[in-house]
Amino acid sequence: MKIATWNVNSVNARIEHLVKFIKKDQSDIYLIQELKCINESFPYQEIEKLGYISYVEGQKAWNGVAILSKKKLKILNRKLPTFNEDVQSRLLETEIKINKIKKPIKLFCIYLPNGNPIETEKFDYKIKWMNKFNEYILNLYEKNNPIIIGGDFNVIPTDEDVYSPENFKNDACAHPKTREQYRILINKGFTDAVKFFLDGKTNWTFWGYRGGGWQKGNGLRIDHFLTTPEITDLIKEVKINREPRGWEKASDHTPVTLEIRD
DNA sequence: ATGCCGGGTGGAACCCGA
Repeated sequence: MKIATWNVNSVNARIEHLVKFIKKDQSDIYLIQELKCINESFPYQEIEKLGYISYVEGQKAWNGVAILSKKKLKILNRKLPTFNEDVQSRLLETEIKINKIKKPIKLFCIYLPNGNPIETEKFDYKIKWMNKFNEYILNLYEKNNPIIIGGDFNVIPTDEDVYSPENFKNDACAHPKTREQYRILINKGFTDAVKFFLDGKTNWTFWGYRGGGWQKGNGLRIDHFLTTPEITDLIKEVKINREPRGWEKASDHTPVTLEIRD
């Protein structure tokens, strides 16, 4: 069972890249963020041609998430049940079955708020979102559900996860309050799969457009997979697929894949 | 080189992202 996460920065601007990557990569499930389109404008046909069903939670102009799957899924939530009044499209929850685990695995696709600049309502919204997310996830965790969370977390977990900690000292993604919220799940027993399964200190998943981030190798590690212990024990491979970031008119994020023994 | 790019929107001296 292979699952991929990718912030495509507009699914319609990036549809050719998405198709090209899926054709080669052939994950069972794709968690896609930053669609930047309403449900009606999603490129369903192109995805269907590849043999995938699209589950879409879009929004005009910004945000938006989707899950693409070879097999039929049931979407359990399109908003955080603990934060129903949220008007932004940032979450999809489904569940999948594998032979090695009896209980269905709760699978989340998330696009966590960016939160910049700090000391504004945008940052407050980010922390609130993380707080409500943790509340919901920990409730599922305490009921012994296996869980996989994939997506663009907009969290730089530690100073090792950014090319220049100094430049990001006042960034919402590296703020102590953001890291504190992220650590709540880690401390409860979730594994940061990329961190744990990949060696080295430059496992970037994002390179900004500004200032030639990609060309200079100035990246961030902000796209993550968090897994509960029974899932972590089944992880076969975690991979950052850098190639798509080098394609012409690329997304600023590149796909990350998680393969588990099923 | 976070006023620097590159999406969307609407027709911007705009918005957003990270």
